[in-house]
Amino acid sequence: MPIKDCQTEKHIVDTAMKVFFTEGRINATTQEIADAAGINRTLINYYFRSKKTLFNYVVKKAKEEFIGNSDLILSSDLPIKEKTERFIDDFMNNLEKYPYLESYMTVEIIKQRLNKNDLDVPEEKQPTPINKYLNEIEKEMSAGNIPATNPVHFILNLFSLMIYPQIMKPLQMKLLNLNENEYNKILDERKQLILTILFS
Amino acid sequence: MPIKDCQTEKHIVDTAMKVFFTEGRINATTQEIADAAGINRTLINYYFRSKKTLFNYVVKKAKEEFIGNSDLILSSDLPIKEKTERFIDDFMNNLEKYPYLESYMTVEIIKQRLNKNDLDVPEEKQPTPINKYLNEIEKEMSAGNIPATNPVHFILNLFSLMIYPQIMKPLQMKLLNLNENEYNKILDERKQLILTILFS
DNA sequence: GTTTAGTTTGACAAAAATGTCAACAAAAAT
DNA sequence: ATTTTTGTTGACATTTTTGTCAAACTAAAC
Repeated sequence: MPIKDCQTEKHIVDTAMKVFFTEGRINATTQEIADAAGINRTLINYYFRSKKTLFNYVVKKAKEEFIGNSDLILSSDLPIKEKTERFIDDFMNNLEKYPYLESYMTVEIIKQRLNKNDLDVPEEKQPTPINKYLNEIEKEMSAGNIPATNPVHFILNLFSLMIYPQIMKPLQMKLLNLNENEYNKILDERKQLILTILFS
Repeated sequence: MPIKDCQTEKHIVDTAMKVFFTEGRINATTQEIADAAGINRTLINYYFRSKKTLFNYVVKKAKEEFIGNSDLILSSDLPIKEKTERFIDDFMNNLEKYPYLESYMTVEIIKQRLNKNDLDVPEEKQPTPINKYLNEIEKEMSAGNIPATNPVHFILNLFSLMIYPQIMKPLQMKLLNLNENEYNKILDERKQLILTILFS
Protein backbone atom coordinates (compact mmCIF):
# COMPACT_ATOMS: atom_id res chain seq x y z
CA MET A 1 0.00 0.00 0.00
CA PRO A 2 2.64 2.51 -1.06
CA ILE A 3 0.27 5.41 -1.62
CA LYS A 4 -0.74 7.38 1.46
CA ASP A 5 -4.48 7.09 1.71
CA CYS A 6 -5.36 10.00 4.02
CA GLN A 7 -8.86 8.68 4.61
CA THR A 8 -8.42 7.81 8.26
CA GLU A 9 -6.38 10.89 8.98
CA LYS A 10 -9.05 13.14 7.53
CA HIS A 11 -11.75 11.22 9.35
CA ILE A 12 -9.97 11.77 12.66
CA VAL A 13 -9.67 15.49 12.03
CA ASP A 14 -13.32 15.81 11.00
CA THR A 15 -14.53 13.86 14.02
CA ALA A 16 -12.33 15.78 16.45
CA MET A 17 -13.51 19.05 14.94
CA LYS A 18 -17.11 18.00 15.45
CA VAL A 19 -16.56 16.75 19.00
CA PHE A 20 -14.61 19.84 20.06
CA PHE A 21 -16.38 22.69 18.32
CA THR A 22 -19.79 21.46 17.25
CA GLU A 23 -20.66 19.51 20.39
CA GLY A 24 -18.55 21.69 22.68
CA ARG A 25 -16.76 18.78 24.37
CA ILE A 26 -13.46 20.64 24.50
CA ASN A 27 -11.83 18.17 26.90
CA ALA A 28 -12.95 14.94 25.33
CA THR A 29 -10.42 12.13 25.79
CA THR A 30 -8.62 10.51 22.89
CA GLN A 31 -10.69 7.40 23.58
CA GLU A 32 -13.91 9.36 23.17
CA ILE A 33 -12.72 10.82 19.88
CA ALA A 34 -11.67 7.39 18.68
CA ASP A 35 -15.07 5.97 19.62
CA ALA A 36 -16.87 8.80 17.86
CA ALA A 37 -14.78 8.09 14.78
CA GLY A 38 -15.15 4.33 15.10
CA ILE A 39 -11.41 3.70 15.05
CA ASN A 40 -8.72 2.40 17.36
CA ARG A 41 -7.37 5.01 19.74
CA THR A 42 -3.77 4.24 18.84
CA LEU A 43 -4.38 5.52 15.34
CA ILE A 44 -4.59 9.02 16.73
CA ASN A 45 -1.02 8.65 17.95
CA TYR A 46 0.02 7.06 14.68
CA TYR A 47 -1.20 10.03 12.65
CA PHE A 48 -0.67 12.87 15.12
CA ARG A 49 1.96 11.64 17.65
CA SER A 50 0.10 13.26 20.58
CA LYS A 51 -3.29 14.56 21.54
CA LYS A 52 -1.91 18.08 21.73
CA THR A 53 -0.68 17.93 18.15
CA LEU A 54 -4.11 16.82 16.95
CA PHE A 55 -5.82 19.52 18.96
CA ASN A 56 -3.59 22.30 17.66
CA TYR A 57 -4.09 21.13 14.11
CA VAL A 58 -7.86 21.03 14.52
CA VAL A 59 -7.96 24.50 16.06
CA LYS A 60 -5.93 25.91 13.19
CA LYS A 61 -8.12 24.24 10.59
CA ALA A 62 -11.37 25.25 12.27
CA LYS A 63 -10.25 28.87 12.46
CA GLU A 64 -9.39 28.95 8.79
CA GLU A 65 -12.67 27.34 7.83
CA PHE A 66 -14.61 29.63 10.12
CA ILE A 67 -13.12 32.86 8.86
CA GLY A 68 -13.72 31.55 5.38
CA ASN A 69 -15.11 34.23 3.11
CA SER A 70 -15.75 36.70 5.90
CA ASP A 71 -12.55 38.62 5.40
CA LEU A 72 -13.08 38.73 1.66
CA ILE A 73 -16.57 40.11 2.08
CA LEU A 74 -15.44 42.76 4.56
CA SER A 75 -12.57 43.82 2.32
CA SER A 76 -14.73 44.05 -0.78
CA ASP A 77 -15.99 47.35 -2.15
CA LEU A 78 -19.70 46.58 -2.00
CA PRO A 79 -22.03 49.27 -0.61
CA ILE A 80 -22.03 49.12 3.18
CA LYS A 81 -25.51 47.75 3.62
CA GLU A 82 -25.12 44.98 1.08
CA LYS A 83 -21.70 44.14 2.42
CA THR A 84 -23.12 43.85 5.92
CA GLU A 85 -25.97 41.70 4.70
CA ARG A 86 -23.63 39.23 3.04
CA PHE A 87 -21.35 39.21 6.05
CA ILE A 88 -24.24 38.41 8.38
CA ASP A 89 -25.36 35.57 6.18
CA ASP A 90 -21.91 34.04 5.81
CA PHE A 91 -20.99 34.45 9.45
CA MET A 92 -24.22 33.05 10.83
CA ASN A 93 -23.92 29.97 8.64
CA ASN A 94 -20.43 29.28 9.98
CA LEU A 95 -21.63 29.79 13.52
CA GLU A 96 -24.21 27.10 13.07
CA LYS A 97 -21.47 24.67 12.22
CA TYR A 98 -18.96 25.44 14.99
CA PRO A 99 -20.78 27.21 17.81
CA TYR A 100 -17.96 26.63 20.31
CA LEU A 101 -15.01 27.74 18.31
CA GLU A 102 -15.36 31.39 19.15
CA SER A 103 -15.97 30.64 22.83
CA TYR A 104 -12.86 28.52 22.93
CA MET A 105 -10.75 31.19 21.30
CA THR A 106 -11.87 33.73 23.84
CA VAL A 107 -11.04 31.56 26.81
CA GLU A 108 -7.59 30.95 25.40
CA ILE A 109 -6.95 34.64 24.95
CA ILE A 110 -8.09 35.30 28.51
CA LYS A 111 -5.69 32.69 29.83
CA GLN A 112 -2.87 34.31 27.90
CA ARG A 113 -3.71 37.70 29.37
CA LEU A 114 -3.90 36.35 32.89
CA ASN A 115 -0.41 34.90 32.57
CA LYS A 116 1.11 37.97 31.00
CA ASN A 117 2.53 40.77 33.08
CA ASP A 118 2.40 44.44 32.18
CA LEU A 119 5.91 44.44 30.79
CA ASP A 120 5.02 42.44 27.77
CA VAL A 121 5.44 43.66 24.25
CA PRO A 122 2.53 45.66 22.84
CA GLU A 123 1.15 44.00 19.74
CA GLU A 124 1.55 46.05 16.62
CA LYS A 125 -1.71 47.37 15.18
CA GLN A 126 -2.17 45.57 11.91
CA PRO A 127 -4.99 46.87 9.71
CA THR A 128 -7.44 43.96 9.78
CA PRO A 129 -10.48 43.70 7.50
CA ILE A 130 -12.53 44.60 10.57
CA ASN A 131 -10.62 47.86 10.89
CA LYS A 132 -11.26 48.67 7.27
CA TYR A 133 -14.94 47.99 7.83
CA LEU A 134 -14.88 50.13 10.97
CA ASN A 135 -13.54 53.07 8.99
CA GLU A 136 -16.30 52.73 6.43
CA ILE A 137 -18.92 52.68 9.20
CA GLU A 138 -17.40 55.84 10.59
CA LYS A 139 -17.68 57.58 7.22
CA GLU A 140 -21.30 56.51 6.78
CA MET A 141 -22.08 57.88 10.23
CA SER A 142 -20.58 61.26 9.57
CA ALA A 143 -22.41 61.27 6.22
CA GLY A 144 -25.60 60.73 8.23
CA ASN A 145 -26.51 57.43 6.61
CA ILE A 146 -26.28 55.45 9.87
CA PRO A 147 -27.31 56.66 13.35
CA ALA A 148 -24.14 58.18 14.83
CA THR A 149 -22.62 56.44 17.84
CA ASN A 150 -19.13 55.27 18.66
CA PRO A 151 -18.50 52.89 15.72
CA VAL A 152 -17.30 50.32 18.23
CA HIS A 153 -20.91 49.98 19.35
CA PHE A 154 -21.95 49.24 15.80
CA ILE A 155 -19.51 46.34 15.64
CA LEU A 156 -20.40 45.06 19.09
CA ASN A 157 -24.10 45.18 18.23
CA LEU A 158 -23.49 43.36 14.99
CA PHE A 159 -21.55 40.49 16.56
CA SER A 160 -23.75 40.32 19.64
CA LEU A 161 -26.94 39.98 17.64
CA MET A 162 -25.46 37.34 15.37
CA ILE A 163 -23.45 35.19 17.75
CA TYR A 164 -25.29 35.06 21.04
CA PRO A 165 -28.58 33.53 19.86
CA GLN A 166 -26.59 30.82 18.12
CA ILE A 167 -24.21 29.80 20.91
CA MET A 168 -27.00 29.96 23.48
CA LYS A 169 -29.44 28.09 21.31
CA PRO A 170 -30.24 25.24 23.73
CA LEU A 171 -30.54 27.53 26.72
CA GLN A 172 -32.79 29.94 24.88
CA MET A 173 -34.89 27.14 23.41
CA LYS A 174 -35.58 25.97 26.94
CA LEU A 175 -36.12 29.46 28.30
CA LEU A 176 -38.46 30.46 25.50
CA ASN A 177 -40.22 27.10 25.15
CA LEU A 178 -39.35 26.69 21.48
CA ASN A 179 -38.52 23.51 19.59
CA GLU A 180 -35.66 23.11 17.12
CA ASN A 181 -37.68 24.10 14.05
CA GLU A 182 -39.26 27.11 15.69
CA TYR A 183 -35.88 28.32 16.90
CA ASN A 184 -34.23 27.83 13.51
CA LYS A 185 -36.98 29.85 11.91
CA ILE A 186 -36.31 32.61 14.44
CA LEU A 187 -32.59 32.51 13.67
CA ASP A 188 -33.27 32.90 10.00
CA GLU A 189 -35.65 35.83 10.56
CA ARG A 190 -32.91 37.52 12.54
CA LYS A 191 -30.67 38.01 9.52
CA GLN A 192 -33.02 40.68 8.19
CA LEU A 193 -33.94 41.98 11.63
CA ILE A 194 -30.32 42.61 12.55
CA LEU A 195 -29.82 44.60 9.39
CA THR A 196 -32.89 46.68 10.24
CA ILE A 197 -31.69 47.36 13.78
CA LEU A 198 -28.22 48.39 12.65
CA PHE A 199 -29.35 50.70 9.86
CA SER A 200 -32.57 52.04 11.36
CA MET B 1 -11.62 22.88 68.18
CA PRO B 2 -15.26 21.77 68.50
CA ILE B 3 -16.78 24.60 66.49
CA LYS B 4 -16.53 24.25 62.72
CA ASP B 5 -14.61 27.25 61.56
CA CYS B 6 -15.77 27.37 57.94
CA GLN B 7 -12.93 29.68 56.95
CA THR B 8 -11.04 27.17 54.86
CA GLU B 9 -14.20 25.68 53.43
CA LYS B 10 -15.47 29.07 52.31
CA HIS B 11 -12.06 29.95 50.95
CA ILE B 12 -12.04 26.80 48.84
CA VAL B 13 -15.48 27.58 47.43
CA ASP B 14 -14.59 31.19 46.66
CA THR B 15 -11.34 30.20 44.97
CA ALA B 16 -12.98 27.42 42.94
CA MET B 17 -15.74 29.80 41.88
CA LYS B 18 -13.16 32.30 40.70
CA VAL B 19 -11.05 29.70 38.89
CA PHE B 20 -14.03 28.08 37.18
CA PHE B 21 -16.29 30.98 36.30
CA THR B 22 -14.25 34.16 36.47
CA GLU B 23 -11.10 32.84 34.82
CA GLY B 24 -12.93 30.25 32.74
CA ARG B 25 -10.64 27.35 33.70
CA ILE B 26 -13.50 24.88 33.85
CA ASN B 27 -11.26 21.83 33.96
CA ALA B 28 -8.69 23.03 36.43
CA THR B 29 -7.27 20.18 38.52
CA THR B 30 -7.77 19.94 42.27
CA GLN B 31 -4.08 20.72 42.65
CA GLU B 32 -4.48 23.94 40.69
CA ILE B 33 -7.41 24.99 42.84
CA ALA B 34 -5.48 24.14 45.99
CA ASP B 35 -2.52 26.18 44.75
CA ALA B 36 -4.74 29.13 43.90
CA ALA B 37 -6.19 28.92 47.40
CA GLY B 38 -2.80 28.38 49.01
CA ILE B 39 -3.87 25.21 50.78
CA ASN B 40 -3.09 21.50 50.76
CA ARG B 41 -4.93 19.57 48.06
CA THR B 42 -6.18 16.96 50.52
CA LEU B 43 -8.26 19.60 52.27
CA ILE B 44 -10.55 19.69 49.27
CA ASN B 45 -11.32 16.03 49.90
CA TYR B 46 -11.65 16.65 53.61
CA TYR B 47 -14.34 19.27 53.11
CA PHE B 48 -15.98 18.01 49.92
CA ARG B 49 -15.17 14.28 49.67
CA SER B 50 -14.63 14.52 45.90
CA LYS B 51 -13.90 17.02 43.20
CA LYS B 52 -17.32 16.42 41.71
CA THR B 53 -19.05 17.32 44.95
CA LEU B 54 -17.12 20.58 45.15
CA PHE B 55 -17.88 21.38 41.55
CA ASN B 56 -21.60 20.75 41.88
CA TYR B 57 -21.74 22.87 45.00
CA VAL B 58 -19.91 25.72 43.31
CA VAL B 59 -22.17 25.58 40.26
CA LYS B 60 -25.27 25.72 42.43
CA LYS B 61 -23.93 28.62 44.46
CA ALA B 62 -22.77 30.56 41.42
CA LYS B 63 -26.16 30.14 39.77
CA GLU B 64 -27.96 31.43 42.83
CA GLU B 65 -25.64 34.37 43.14
CA PHE B 66 -25.88 35.11 39.44
CA ILE B 67 -29.63 35.09 39.22
CA GLY B 68 -29.63 37.25 42.32
CA ASN B 69 -32.18 40.03 42.04
CA SER B 70 -32.90 39.43 38.37
CA ASP B 71 -36.02 37.37 38.97
CA LEU B 72 -37.33 39.84 41.52
CA ILE B 73 -36.87 42.71 39.10
CA LEU B 74 -38.58 40.86 36.25
CA SER B 75 -41.49 39.88 38.47
CA SER B 76 -41.99 43.38 39.85
CA ASP B 77 -44.72 45.70 38.59
CA LEU B 78 -42.48 48.55 37.51
CA PRO B 79 -43.23 50.18 34.14
CA ILE B 80 -41.68 48.11 31.36
CA LYS B 81 -38.93 50.53 30.42
CA GLU B 82 -37.76 51.14 33.98
CA LYS B 83 -37.97 47.43 34.72
CA THR B 84 -35.81 46.69 31.69
CA GLU B 85 -33.33 49.37 32.68
CA ARG B 86 -32.88 47.89 36.14
CA PHE B 87 -32.64 44.39 34.78
CA ILE B 88 -29.91 45.42 32.36
CA ASP B 89 -27.93 47.07 35.10
CA ASP B 90 -28.21 44.14 37.52
CA PHE B 91 -27.54 41.50 34.91
CA MET B 92 -24.52 43.22 33.39
CA ASN B 93 -22.94 43.65 36.79
CA ASN B 94 -23.28 39.93 37.50
CA LEU B 95 -21.85 39.10 34.10
CA GLU B 96 -18.74 41.05 34.87
CA LYS B 97 -18.14 38.84 37.89
CA TYR B 98 -18.75 35.38 36.35
CA PRO B 99 -18.39 35.69 32.59
CA TYR B 100 -18.16 31.91 32.10
CA LEU B 101 -21.07 30.73 34.13
CA GLU B 102 -23.61 31.17 31.40
CA SER B 103 -21.35 29.60 28.79
CA TYR B 104 -20.85 26.62 31.04
CA MET B 105 -24.56 26.20 31.65
CA THR B 106 -25.21 26.19 27.94
CA VAL B 107 -22.65 23.55 27.19
CA GLU B 108 -24.12 21.34 29.89
CA ILE B 109 -27.61 21.68 28.48
CA ILE B 110 -26.34 20.83 25.02
CA LYS B 111 -24.69 17.70 26.34
CA GLN B 112 -27.94 16.68 27.99
CA ARG B 113 -29.81 17.14 24.74
CA LEU B 114 -27.26 15.20 22.76
CA ASN B 115 -27.64 12.22 25.09
CA LYS B 116 -31.39 12.31 25.20
CA ASN B 117 -33.50 10.52 22.64
CA ASP B 118 -36.81 11.72 21.32
CA LEU B 119 -38.79 9.55 23.68
CA ASP B 120 -37.90 11.55 26.69
CA VAL B 121 -40.43 13.26 28.88
CA PRO B 122 -41.46 16.75 27.77
CA GLU B 123 -40.69 19.26 30.48
CA GLU B 124 -43.74 20.91 31.89
CA LYS B 125 -44.04 24.60 31.06
CA GLN B 126 -43.61 26.44 34.30
CA PRO B 127 -44.34 30.16 34.19
CA THR B 128 -40.89 31.66 34.77
CA PRO B 129 -40.28 35.35 35.43
CA ILE B 130 -39.03 35.52 31.86
CA ASN B 131 -42.39 34.29 30.61
CA LYS B 132 -44.18 36.92 32.65
CA TYR B 133 -41.89 39.56 31.19
CA LEU B 134 -42.48 38.17 27.70
CA ASN B 135 -46.23 38.60 28.12
CA GLU B 136 -45.78 42.20 29.17
CA ILE B 137 -43.62 42.87 26.14
CA GLU B 138 -46.35 41.39 23.95
CA LYS B 139 -48.94 43.71 25.45
CA GLU B 140 -46.73 46.76 25.00
CA MET B 141 -46.23 45.78 21.37
CA SER B 142 -49.91 45.45 20.63
CA ALA B 143 -50.45 48.75 22.44
CA GLY B 144 -47.94 50.23 20.00
CA ASN B 145 -45.43 51.32 22.64
CA ILE B 146 -42.66 49.08 21.31
CA PRO B 147 -41.90 48.27 17.67
CA ALA B 148 -43.87 45.10 16.94
CA THR B 149 -41.92 41.94 16.17
CA ASN B 150 -42.05 38.42 17.51
CA PRO B 151 -41.46 39.07 21.24
CA VAL B 152 -38.85 36.32 21.18
CA HIS B 153 -36.68 38.66 19.14
CA PHE B 154 -37.00 41.30 21.81
CA ILE B 155 -35.67 38.88 24.43
CA LEU B 156 -32.91 37.58 22.18
CA ASN B 157 -31.84 41.11 21.34
CA LEU B 158 -31.80 42.05 25.00
CA PHE B 159 -29.63 39.12 26.08
CA SER B 160 -27.42 39.27 23.02
CA LEU B 161 -26.59 42.93 23.49
CA MET B 162 -25.87 42.48 27.19
CA ILE B 163 -24.01 39.19 27.30
CA TYR B 164 -21.91 38.93 24.21
CA PRO B 165 -19.73 42.03 24.66
CA GLN B 166 -18.95 40.87 28.17
CA ILE B 167 -18.03 37.25 27.52
CA MET B 168 -16.04 38.21 24.44
CA LYS B 169 -14.30 41.09 26.15
CA PRO B 170 -10.70 39.95 25.57
CA LEU B 171 -11.34 38.97 21.98
CA GLN B 172 -13.10 42.23 21.20
CA MET B 173 -10.46 44.30 23.01
CA LYS B 174 -7.87 42.77 20.73
CA LEU B 175 -10.02 43.08 17.61
CA LEU B 176 -10.96 46.69 18.29
CA ASN B 177 -7.59 47.79 19.67
CA LEU B 178 -9.00 48.97 22.99
CA ASN B 179 -7.44 48.78 26.44
CA GLU B 180 -9.21 47.68 29.60
CA ASN B 181 -10.37 51.16 30.61
CA GLU B 182 -11.62 52.07 27.16
CA TYR B 183 -13.54 48.83 26.90
CA ASN B 184 -15.11 49.20 30.34
CA LYS B 185 -16.26 52.66 29.39
CA ILE B 186 -17.86 51.21 26.26
CA LEU B 187 -19.59 48.52 28.33
CA ASP B 188 -21.03 51.12 30.62
CA GLU B 189 -22.26 53.25 27.72
CA ARG B 190 -24.04 50.21 26.38
CA LYS B 191 -26.52 50.06 29.24
CA GLN B 192 -28.27 53.14 27.90
CA LEU B 193 -27.66 52.28 24.28
CA ILE B 194 -29.31 48.89 24.63
CA LEU B 195 -32.38 50.50 26.13
CA THR B 196 -32.52 52.90 23.21
CA ILE B 197 -32.22 50.13 20.63
CA LEU B 198 -34.94 48.03 22.25
CA PHE B 199 -37.44 50.85 22.68
CA SER B 200 -36.67 52.92 19.60
C1' DG C 1 3.85 -15.48 -4.93
C1' DT C 2 6.83 -12.62 -2.62
C1' DT C 3 8.24 -8.12 -1.37
C1' DT C 4 7.30 -3.69 0.37
C1' DA C 5 5.36 0.28 2.48
C1' DG C 6 1.65 1.99 4.73
C1' DT C 7 -1.96 0.85 8.15
C1' DT C 8 -4.20 -1.21 12.19
C1' DT C 9 -4.33 -3.59 16.50
C1' DG C 10 -3.75 -5.17 21.40
C1' DA C 11 -0.70 -5.46 25.19
C1' DC C 12 2.02 -2.90 27.95
C1' DA C 13 4.34 1.40 30.11
C1' DA C 14 4.19 6.02 31.74
C1' DA C 15 2.08 9.98 33.29
C1' DA C 16 -1.50 12.66 35.35
C1' DA C 17 -5.23 13.24 38.39
C1' DT C 18 -7.98 11.82 42.13
C1' DG C 19 -8.91 9.60 46.46
C1' DT C 20 -7.62 7.37 51.09
C1' DC C 21 -5.42 6.91 55.30
C1' DA C 22 -2.82 7.24 59.40
C1' DA C 23 -0.30 10.44 61.85
C1' DC C 24 0.25 14.92 63.56
C1' DA C 25 -1.16 19.85 65.07
C1' DA C 26 -4.15 23.18 67.13
C1' DA C 27 -7.66 24.89 69.75
C1' DA C 28 -11.64 24.42 72.59
C1' DA C 29 -13.96 21.70 76.39
C1' DT C 30 -13.46 19.15 80.35
C1' DA D 1 -3.29 19.72 82.30
C1' DT D 2 -5.56 16.43 79.84
C1' DT D 3 -8.97 15.05 76.83
C1' DT D 4 -11.62 15.66 72.78
C1' DT D 5 -12.84 17.39 68.51
C1' DT D 6 -11.59 19.65 64.39
C1' DG D 7 -8.18 20.78 61.06
C1' DT D 8 -3.95 19.76 58.33
C1' DT D 9 -0.34 17.17 56.18
C1' DG D 10 2.52 13.80 53.48
C1' DA D 11 2.83 9.17 51.88
C1' DC D 12 0.60 5.86 49.42
C1' DA D 13 -3.17 3.55 46.40
C1' DT D 14 -6.37 3.80 42.75
C1' DT D 15 -8.17 5.41 38.66
C1' DT D 16 -8.01 7.75 34.37
C1' DT D 17 -5.73 9.22 30.46
C1' DT D 18 -2.02 9.19 27.37
C1' DG D 19 1.90 7.26 24.87
C1' DT D 20 4.88 3.32 22.98
C1' DC D 21 5.95 -0.77 20.71
C1' DA D 22 6.12 -4.99 18.35
C1' DA D 23 3.34 -7.91 15.80
C1' DA D 24 -0.35 -8.58 12.49
C1' DC D 25 -2.68 -7.06 8.52
C1' DT D 26 -3.65 -5.01 3.76
C1' DA D 27 -3.07 -3.97 -0.85
C1' DA D 28 -0.27 -2.39 -4.51
C1' DA D 29 4.43 -3.22 -6.83
C1' DC D 30 7.71 -6.26 -8.20
